[in-house]
Amino acid sequence: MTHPEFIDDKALRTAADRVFEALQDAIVRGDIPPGSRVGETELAERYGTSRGPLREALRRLESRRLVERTPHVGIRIAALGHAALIELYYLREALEGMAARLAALHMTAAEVAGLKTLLAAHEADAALQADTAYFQQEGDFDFHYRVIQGSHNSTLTELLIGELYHRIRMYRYQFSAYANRPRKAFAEHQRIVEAIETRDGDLAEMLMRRHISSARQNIEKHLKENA
Amino acid sequence: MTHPEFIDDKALRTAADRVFEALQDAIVRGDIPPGSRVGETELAERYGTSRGPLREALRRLESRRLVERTPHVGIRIAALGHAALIELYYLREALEGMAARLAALHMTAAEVAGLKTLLAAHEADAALQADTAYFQQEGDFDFHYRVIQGSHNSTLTELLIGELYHRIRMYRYQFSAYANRPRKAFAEHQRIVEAIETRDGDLAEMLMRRHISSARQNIEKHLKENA
DNA sequence: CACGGGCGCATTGTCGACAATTTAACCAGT
DNA sequence: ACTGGTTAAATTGTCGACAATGCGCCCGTG
Repeated sequence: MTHPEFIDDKALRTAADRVFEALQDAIVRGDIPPGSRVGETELAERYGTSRGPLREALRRLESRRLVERTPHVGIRIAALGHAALIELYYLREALEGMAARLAALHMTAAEVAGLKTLLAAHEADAALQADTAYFQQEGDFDFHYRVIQGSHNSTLTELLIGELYHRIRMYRYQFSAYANRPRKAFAEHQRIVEAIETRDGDLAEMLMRRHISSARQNIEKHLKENA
Repeated sequence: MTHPEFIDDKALRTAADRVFEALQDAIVRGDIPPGSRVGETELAERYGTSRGPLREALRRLESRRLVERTPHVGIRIAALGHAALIELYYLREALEGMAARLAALHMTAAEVAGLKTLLAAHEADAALQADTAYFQQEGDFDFHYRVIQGSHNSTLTELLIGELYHRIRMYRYQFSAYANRPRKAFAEHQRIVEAIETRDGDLAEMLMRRHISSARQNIEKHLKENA
């Protein structure tokens, strides 16, 4: 009896899936420069597979707007322009506002408790780093992920986490330089959790919209300064 | 000099693109029964291509949630469950409400005029059919498409028209039976246009949200009756 | 007769080769 | 020197064949 899952633990999924995840990660982290052209043969060799699975992965990445494709010419890594970034934040305002409202209505007691635990951990960490920049680089995502999933709306969750957040993460990796007002953001997170805890959907939506709106305005300010 | 564009007018796009569009149309229209299993070889032969381009098309359809895929087993046409349909309408409420607000702010005078012309054509047609069911089967889409595009937010437009509306259209083709209160819907359309014309973003959003909310409640009622 | 194990078939996953198209380099002519 | 057309190289698009996995049938056994 052969045990392929012990021989090659990466082979549980298909090659197309592996190269898709690897490529998505490389693009989001900026390992492949945005806007650069890449050849199929080159990518196939780098990820140790053939062009067949690679092209399937590229098609999925194209659907997620992480690569742009022009027939008979080739692919280029997507570059998130400033205008598109702002548009994304407006979308987040609408969608995550809705998610916060639904979370206030549908989150289980256990999920609310987990959210409070997460914030407590952030507080200890944030107090230590005393307003240093990126306490929330991944922690912020954790928070938002949990609120989104707390909406118990799988279509909304799939849309936000599965399709939109990759682009935002890509942006953050590129411009992780400037601080994103961590203490203020943390305080806003706390208020949102309070609203969810008291099952106040209206307030939760309003606070989440303000929270994201503030982040957007902060980004716009920085973009204007660096222009 | 050869003129390939005159010899084969379908060859402008690649085979993968053609089979993607053809398959998407077939799925949306219900030509392929939802939930049914289909083999790759069978599909490849039916659309006159090889399995390579077909698999690329399937990967894109998978991203749009029109087919479900399980590795080493096969693909099945997506079936839009009732819960997912309702979730979609809640999403529309948030996203198209936002679109209506932006349309009121950003639509050009020409676009507003075109919208009014469209409604006038609907009115003539609707008056003729005196509350018959599907005056708005495609006309309704036209109206919503224009408002969405009038938002001048390409990310929002791409999301709604490019990824979400296919599922809604799929549902409508399945359950086109019952009337969707055409006269009431038409009146609501008119009010939305009025709000856009007066550049009242708040009102436009509110009216659009109510409009879609009514449609959702109407669907929920019918689903409950047929249960 | 029910249940478990093993085998064969069908379908999916992967690969390498061939065809079609674009790009750019090159040469000729003005 | 510059513009135009032609050609050749490189890259993408497509195809058919092979390998690997999952599923169902069949047989044997308790």
